[in-house]
Amino acid sequence: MVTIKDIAKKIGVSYTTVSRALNGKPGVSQATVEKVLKEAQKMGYQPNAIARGLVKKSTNTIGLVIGDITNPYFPAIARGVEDAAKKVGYNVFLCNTNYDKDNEKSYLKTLEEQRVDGIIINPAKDDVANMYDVKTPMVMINSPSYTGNHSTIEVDNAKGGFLATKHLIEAGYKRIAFIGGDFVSYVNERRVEGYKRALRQYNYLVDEKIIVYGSFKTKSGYTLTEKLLKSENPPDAVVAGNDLIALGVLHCVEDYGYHVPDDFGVVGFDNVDFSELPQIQLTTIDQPKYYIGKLAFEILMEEIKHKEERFVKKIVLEPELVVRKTTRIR
Amino acid sequence: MVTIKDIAKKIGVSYTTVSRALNGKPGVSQATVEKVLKEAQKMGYQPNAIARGLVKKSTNTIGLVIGDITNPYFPAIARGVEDAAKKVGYNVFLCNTNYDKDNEKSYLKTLEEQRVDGIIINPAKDDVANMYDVKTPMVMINSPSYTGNHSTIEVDNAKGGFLATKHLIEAGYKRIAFIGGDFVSYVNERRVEGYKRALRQYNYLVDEKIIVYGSFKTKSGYTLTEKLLKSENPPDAVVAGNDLIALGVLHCVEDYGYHVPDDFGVVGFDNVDFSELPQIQLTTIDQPKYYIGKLAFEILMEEIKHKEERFVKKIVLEPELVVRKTTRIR
DNA sequence: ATGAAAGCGCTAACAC
DNA sequence: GTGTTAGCGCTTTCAT
Repeated sequence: MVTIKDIAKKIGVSYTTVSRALNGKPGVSQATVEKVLKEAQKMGYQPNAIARGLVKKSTNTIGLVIGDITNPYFPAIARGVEDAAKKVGYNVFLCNTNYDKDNEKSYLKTLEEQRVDGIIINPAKDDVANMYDVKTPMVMINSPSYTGNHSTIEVDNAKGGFLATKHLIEAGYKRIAFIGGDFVSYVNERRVEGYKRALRQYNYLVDEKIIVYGSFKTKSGYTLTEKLLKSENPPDAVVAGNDLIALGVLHCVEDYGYHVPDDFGVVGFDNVDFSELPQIQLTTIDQPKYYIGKLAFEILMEEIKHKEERFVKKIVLEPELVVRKTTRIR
Repeated sequence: MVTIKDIAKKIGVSYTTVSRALNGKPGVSQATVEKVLKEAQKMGYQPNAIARGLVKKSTNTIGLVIGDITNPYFPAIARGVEDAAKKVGYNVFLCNTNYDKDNEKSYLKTLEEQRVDGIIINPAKDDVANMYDVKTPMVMINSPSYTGNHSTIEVDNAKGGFLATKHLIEAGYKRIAFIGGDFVSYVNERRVEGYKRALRQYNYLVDEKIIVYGSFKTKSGYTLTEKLLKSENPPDAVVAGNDLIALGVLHCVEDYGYHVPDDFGVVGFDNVDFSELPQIQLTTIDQPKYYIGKLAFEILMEEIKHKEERFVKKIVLEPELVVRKTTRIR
């Protein structure tokens, strides 16, 4: 690998000069700059970001830690942060925890060892332990900062849950279940909260027997639905913890001979790409995924730049009900 | 940030000793090791991978360059790579090119600047220019190595195209179109090749008018189908370039009042997660995505370890037809 | 068993 | 406009 020293030697200047020329710093004659650039090109010089990082104490790199790359929700966010990052010459390390706390911890450690300038994280669960000793600037998505040290971005999940439930109620469904993801998940809690609020507001019974949790995956949605359907007093509608779960619900419900939306209603959460497919047409709660990613990056940049006198922000975005074909309208 | 010097000072040994203790190298008394470890823990020491990378000339990091993180095909591969990497303490940088050559080039450059130990790439298009000057060990997915310098992994795309087409023919469809992704894509070419071979073998007419290209996205699938449907002699079946495209085809075909699979057949390619959804049930060509990722990483590791006397491999995996509900059986 | 010193490739004072 | 030097945090000889 060719270094600036090689170039310097070749054209007979000090390697400082080469460094300056390469970085467009003042104090080098136009002639030398040109010579350096030409020679660098010719020798196939590749700057060493590692060495630069060592002295600059900054790597122009951030980490993005997400729960499940297989859930289109996260790629959508990732696109937002990537695009924003690219614009200012930043690179992003994408880390997939598979909602596992140990994975998360190990990724966080690695990221700090790699000296990323900042981290955007969608915490795996709401156990806060992993976050305590992170010294790198970090902004959190879909999670409160229990330590109060980090800015957060989230959609108003309670409102989303409320909107979803209200919609189902107004459509005339009578017994509305909630099928969530991980039990210890903040977004889940908030969504249930909104769900319950809606039920109460419309004088529906809040029945803990039809509020169930599993994981944020399609399979879990299927299994839990099956259990509910086989129970004594099965629901005729479901508010799902996310769109993946909703998919599982739909599948199961159809397997059991129900007809959606006529005798069973389903609403999801996230409004992921596939939800608008004509074959699916899932009624769901939309959140501005790309924008969340973009915003997260911008806030992170703020914090990186003003590490000392930074302001911790809590940003709450508006969710929006998108009515499609898995709920009847009347 | 605390460094090994800090902890050396604290317990009164040289920092060399600390380094040795931390890395479990021989030549340090058990007592000192324990003292060091304890102090490191207490002071919250985080090794600096950047500094280490500088001297070791290796970063325990690889780059994974893919076309579209939004296509579940790639996350599936990414999972395979990640899991394999994690097992040996490697990290992976995920880069999303959006099938853009400039993005790809810039990511490749960044990756080399960051001195990743290796790269796994699914080239954006088959313009080979970007690959020429990559000096880092690299293995390619779904693309031949035109320079002959890199190992490659691919599914037998021609066979896949053949299988898909043969299946459609045997199901009795009469006029089978091919709706591909990017025109200049290797996998496309191979898939078309298999498609044509099947047609010929069964004495079907190969009609270039119903062989069309766009991009590997759902929307493109829709648009192209629409055009075909409106043409003079519309097809009654489609071999799609991938599952995303197939989705677009299905959508369009239904919009135009066709009934799948009775009067229109569709087969996709990749067997992405959503294809098995009950609402979709896409007949498609499966490829072992997770395994491809795993294998790619393992081969890359081989090459990293034996940089000098490495063997360029070309690995071709078997595709498999998965018959579901978008093609009739008879 | 431990330490001193060199050096990885680069940037940033500080001189001239 | 250019060069000298120190130093980023670490690993690795080479001494002792």
